[in-house]
Amino acid sequence: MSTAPAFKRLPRAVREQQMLDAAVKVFSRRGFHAASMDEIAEDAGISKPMVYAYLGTKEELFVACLHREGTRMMQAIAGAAAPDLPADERLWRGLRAFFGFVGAYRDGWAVLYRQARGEQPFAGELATMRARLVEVVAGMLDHALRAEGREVAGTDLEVVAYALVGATESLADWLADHPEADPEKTATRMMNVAWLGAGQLLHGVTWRPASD
Amino acid sequence: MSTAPAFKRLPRAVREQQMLDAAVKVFSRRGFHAASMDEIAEDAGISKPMVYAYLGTKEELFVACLHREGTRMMQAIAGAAAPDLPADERLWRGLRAFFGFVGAYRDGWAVLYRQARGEQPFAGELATMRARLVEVVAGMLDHALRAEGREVAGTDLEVVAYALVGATESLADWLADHPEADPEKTATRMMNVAWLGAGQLLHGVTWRPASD
DNA sequence: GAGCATACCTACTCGTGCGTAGGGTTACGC
DNA sequence: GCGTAACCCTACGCACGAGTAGGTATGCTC
Repeated sequence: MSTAPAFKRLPRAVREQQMLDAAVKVFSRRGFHAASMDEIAEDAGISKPMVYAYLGTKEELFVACLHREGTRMMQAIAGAAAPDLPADERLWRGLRAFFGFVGAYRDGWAVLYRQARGEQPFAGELATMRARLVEVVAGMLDHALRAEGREVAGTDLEVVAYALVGATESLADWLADHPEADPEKTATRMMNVAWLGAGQLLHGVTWRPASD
Repeated sequence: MSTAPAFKRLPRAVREQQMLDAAVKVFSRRGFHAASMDEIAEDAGISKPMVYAYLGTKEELFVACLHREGTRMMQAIAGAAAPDLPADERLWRGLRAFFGFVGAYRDGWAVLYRQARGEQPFAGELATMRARLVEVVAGMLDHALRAEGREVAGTDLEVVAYALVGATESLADWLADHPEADPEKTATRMMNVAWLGAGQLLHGVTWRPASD
């Protein structure tokens, strides 16, 4: 008898994106465990069984979120930092893209990122992404140094890169918590710490000749 | 009639510590939500109601863990970095103490720290601690610069300090995940990045004169 | 050695939230 | 215009885990 249904019927691909949007939002607000599938479904404007039908288990749903956001970010960065530029310019553009991304998705991405670290099932996924970033940064540093005829042990390079990535993530958190802050400016600051600090260090200057 | 009881009766203070030990362990393994009070109680060798009687709610228990570990760490750092030393020496000793602490408590502290970031109720507690650290680091940098007759805007100082603290936490995570790594060496590396990078930067050298 | 506080337990209640069973309706191909 | 597949719903079952009720034993004090 059909009093026109309040809901539109939509193709699967669209609904999936809506669900992912809702999931990202709710997961980031509440955290993985505290988030309920019911709330996600409601926020997506759809009923729970649909979520299960399309995206599966709660864990699978979370992984899907992680995956989508992760890919987006990586593409944003990769797109900005073309490999044929000089290393410092690549680093700068990469940082700009990164902070721009975080600034745009604020509560979305950053908190999702914060979530994933805590829960065992997802820590691995995250670690992989971070590892890729570290590798890229280490690559840039290495490239820049070789261009100047210097050479540095791989491990040192990696640890320094790790520290830089950590500092960057930390500033991203700070940015996510300070809506008034300017992503561009944050990127500049990070660039300064990174390029100058790492540069100095890897050029052979050390604070204290390690006695061990 | 008393067939000697399998459990020893112990004074409250002792049991509380045992419970906290167990709680830290379980929380760090499983995460706040996934951890069950039953498991914590069992691991502490005691029954659940005792936990509630002594340490209260699950949330309160977690806060107690956070508090104990946090205080321990802060004391370790404060004890090492006496305020009458020159800034670089203070920073160095602080870092050594910090990484030493993380190295000693590995899965305990680091993962607990990772946990607290994700869950709203505790994020604040953590933020406060981090803020204190940032303040201290910023103070060191400021002190060092004033000694050389330079002056830097407060916000810049704070953001740089924030980045340094972030980098340090990041390396602490790395350390916690690499049991074979040497805390001392990690501290040296961090010291290099921190002191040289921040020093350069705050001395007025900039990578690119910010055009905004 | 009686009284009382403290340490300690077993065994429940009850809410919450994941995941599903089973069924209805719209569009699209033929 | 009719079958069939895709979209979508209202319920529920069921496990798990936080927190509690109510009681027992042990040691300490006077």
